[in-house]
Amino acid sequence: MESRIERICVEHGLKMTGQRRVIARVLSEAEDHPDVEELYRRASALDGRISIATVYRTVRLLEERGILERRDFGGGRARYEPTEHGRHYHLIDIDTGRVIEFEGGEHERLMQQIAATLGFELVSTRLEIYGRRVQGVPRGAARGAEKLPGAVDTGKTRPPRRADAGPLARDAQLER
Amino acid sequence: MESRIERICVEHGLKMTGQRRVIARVLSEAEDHPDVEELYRRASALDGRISIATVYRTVRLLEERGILERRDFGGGRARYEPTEHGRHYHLIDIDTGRVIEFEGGEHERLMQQIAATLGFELVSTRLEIYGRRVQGVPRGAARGAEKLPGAVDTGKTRPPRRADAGPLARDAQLER
DNA sequence: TTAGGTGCAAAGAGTTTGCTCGTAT
DNA sequence: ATACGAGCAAACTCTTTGCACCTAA
Repeated sequence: MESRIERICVEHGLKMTGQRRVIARVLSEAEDHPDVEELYRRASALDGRISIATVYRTVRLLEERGILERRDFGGGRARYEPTEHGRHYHLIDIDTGRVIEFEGGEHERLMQQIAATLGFELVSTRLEIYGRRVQGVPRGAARGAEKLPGAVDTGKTRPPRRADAGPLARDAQLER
Repeated sequence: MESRIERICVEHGLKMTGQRRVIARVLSEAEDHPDVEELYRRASALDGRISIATVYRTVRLLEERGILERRDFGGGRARYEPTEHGRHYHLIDIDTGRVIEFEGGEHERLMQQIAATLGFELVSTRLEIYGRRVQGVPRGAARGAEKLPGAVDTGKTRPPRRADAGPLARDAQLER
C-alpha cells in the first residue's frame, strides 16, 4: 500500500516511478536520520533496480519540494528526515552517532529575539548539542529524558568514512 | 614582527617555516571566518611560494592543536577562526554570507540543562541563526545590534560555487 | 505518445596524501 | 645532520550530470 511520503509525493504531482515509490517507503519507515548511502542500502534491499544516482536525485527533489529536510551533523554526509514531524532540535551522541530529538521553545524565542535585535529576519536556525552519555548516572538523571517533552531516540546511524566539517573532533566518529 | 598566532605556534613547539609564518600572520589579521581558498589567496599575496596543500595541512594542524576552530556554515567549505576570542555564536546573513557574532549565555545554560536532562555530558554545541537583513527598519532596530554585547560584524566571505549541507536553501548563496 | 525519470560512468568540488626534495632546528 | 615540512599531482569522498534508454501518465 501507499506510504505516507508516497502520498505526499502524489499530492505534489510527482510522477511516481517504481524507484520513487521504494525510496518514499524507505523514508516513511525511517525513524532515524539516514544519509544517502543508507537510504540506497535500504532501498536496494527492497528493490535491486535502484541506482545511488536516483537516490541522490530523489532526495534533492523531495528537499526542494519541502518534503524532506537535509541535516548536517558533521561527518561530511548529508542526512535526511521527513519535514514536519514537529519543530525540534538534535542532540548527537558523539560516541555512537545516535541522534536524540528535543524541543526548544525557549531557544526559539531567544533566537528570534537575537535576530530581531541585530536587524534580521530569522530565516532558519541550527542548534545542535554534541555530547557524551554520562556513565553511572543515578538512573534518575537518565530517566530524566522522559521529562523533556518530545525527546525521542531516533535510532542509529552508520560507520562513517571520515569526519569533517562539524563540531565533532576530527576523528570523533558518528555511530559505532 | 611575530604575529599573535605565530607566537602561539612557537609556544606549542611547532617548527616555524616561512609558509607557516605567513599563514599564521594571515590568520592573526583575519577578522572574518575565511575558508581555505581565501586563506590561500591572502597568504599567496604575501608570499607566492605557498601551495594550497600546505594551507590545508596547516589549518588542520592548528585545529588539532586547538589554535584554530573549524566552522561549517553550509556551502561545503570549512571556514576557520582563531580559538578563544571568547565563546560566541554566529548569525549568518544568507544574502551576503556576512557573519555576525553574538553571545549566548542564555542558550548555553539551556543547552547545558537539556544535555544533563537527557543524561549527557555536553561536549560541544552548534547554534547558528540564518537570517535576512530587514529592509527599511526604523534605524532603532538596526542600531539595536550595538546593544547586544559582543555583536561584531566579522566581514565578508566570497562567492561560493555551490551550496550544500546546511540550513541554507540549496541555492541560497553565501555572500554576493 | 512523450515529458520526464533512470542507470551508468564520467565529471566536479573540496580535501587528503604519497613521494621527492627542501629546510628549521 | 636529520626529522619534519612543502610542492605537486594523484587519489579520495560525496554529489552532480551528460547521454542513451525507458516508462508513467
